[in-house]
Parts: sequence; C-alpha cells; structure tokens
Amino acid sequence: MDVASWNVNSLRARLERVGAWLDREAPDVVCLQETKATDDKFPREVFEDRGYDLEVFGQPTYNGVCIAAKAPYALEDVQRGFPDASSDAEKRLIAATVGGLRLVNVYVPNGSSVGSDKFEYKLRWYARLRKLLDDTADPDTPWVICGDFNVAPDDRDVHAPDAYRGAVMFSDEEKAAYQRLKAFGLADVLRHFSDEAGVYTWWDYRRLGFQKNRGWRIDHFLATPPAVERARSIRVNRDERKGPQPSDHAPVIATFTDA
DNA sequence: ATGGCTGCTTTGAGCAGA
Repeated sequence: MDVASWNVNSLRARLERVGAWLDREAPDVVCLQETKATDDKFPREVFEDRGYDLEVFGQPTYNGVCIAAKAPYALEDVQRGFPDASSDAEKRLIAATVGGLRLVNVYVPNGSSVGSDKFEYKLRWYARLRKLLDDTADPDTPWVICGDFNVAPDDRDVHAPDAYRGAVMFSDEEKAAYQRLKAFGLADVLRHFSDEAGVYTWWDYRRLGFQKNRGWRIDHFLATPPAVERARSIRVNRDERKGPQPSDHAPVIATFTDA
C-alpha cells in the first residue's frame, strides 16, 4: 500500500498536475495539505473519477486537508480536527483507518516567526497533537502520522543549517516540540531507511530556491513500531517541484505491506 | 535590513506561507 503526502499549495491551482501525478504514481492512499478550498468547492472529481474514496476538511483561503483511498482500500472511522476543536477555525487535521493503519494527516502551523503569536500557536498545536496520541493511540498498534510538520529535525535536513539555526522551522523550541511528539513512540520513516543529508521536500519559491537546491525536509512520515515494521520504502517525488506551476513542496510516498 | 514568489480574496491590495 503506497501512502502519499503532499502539500499542494491550493488543489484548484494544481488540478492538472495532481491528476497527472495520480495517473503516474497511482498511490493507494493520498493525504493532501493546504487544499485551500471549502468542502463545497473541493474538486472531488480529480479523485472520484479515478476511483478514490475521499474525505475532506476545508475552509476558505487557508489550510484544508483531505484523505483519499483507492479500491480495494477504503476510509473508515474518519475524524476531522482535534476532539476538542469545535471552536477551532483552522482545518489542519484529518484522520482515518485504512488498510489496517490508523492514518493521521496533519498540516502543522508554520509559526511565522520565532516568538510571534503564531509561533506560540504552533507550539501549542504540537502539544495538542501529542495529547491526541496520548488519549487515543497506542504505540503497540500501527499508527502513521504524515504531513507538513513545518520543522526540519536536524542539520541534515536544511541546505544551510548554520544560516537558519534558531529561525522558524529550525529553532530549538520547534525541534523540541517535534521530539516530544516523537517520544510518544514514533519513528521517522525516512530515517529508518536512510541517514543521508539533503533529502528535501520543500524549496522556497523565491530567489531560485529550487534551482539552487536550497531545500528543507519538513514533510514527514512518523510511525509506531508496528507500522514501521510494515514500511518497505519511502521516496520524494522531487521532479514534481519542476516545470510549470509547481507546488513549493514535493510529494513523499511511503510503501507499507498489507496487514 | 529588506524582500525575494505564489495563491487567495465577494478584484485588488494585503495577508499568509515557509
């Protein structure tokens, strides 16, 4: 079962590209972030015309996430947002059970700049995600948390670590929040397979960021031990960052064996 | 130090992203 995660930076602005990518990669399960569409304006046909089961959780302009699964896989026990988030306007989390995995798709807040109100919101969001696991998950069962974490875990994950040390996405506070999440009992699936530096998933649109390979690894798959046992490989579709109208993120695809 | 690209929005300058 191939599970893909991609921050598309607006699905409607990326429809052709996403359709071509679905046809080429044929992932069994797709988690998107930053769909940027309300549920009534979501272009469901890009998934449904290809036989995907689809669950969306959107809002106008910002954020928005979805999960899609292609037969024979189907989505069960769908959860939208945190259990306590009835008043939370930011649609950043959707979870479902698929192929024997509990899959949580997250779009962690960016944080704007260290010390800002948005930065504090980001740190609290990480704490809420950890609490969600504490309250509802079990490290002895197969859970996968994937998405845009907006944190580069260590120096291998930033093209110029010394230039960005302490900045947003690479501050000690954010790394610590990410590590507290992992301490629930999660492994970084990419690091399970590789310790190489320079495996990036995001490149700034500005200043020729991609052309100069000034990248960051901020999109991740985290997994409990039973899910890691089922993981067979993980890769970044780096070529999706090329060509006309790319998202600033590339898709990441992890392969898991069936239960 | 600043802004550098991109997408969105009851259309157009400002916000947010990362």
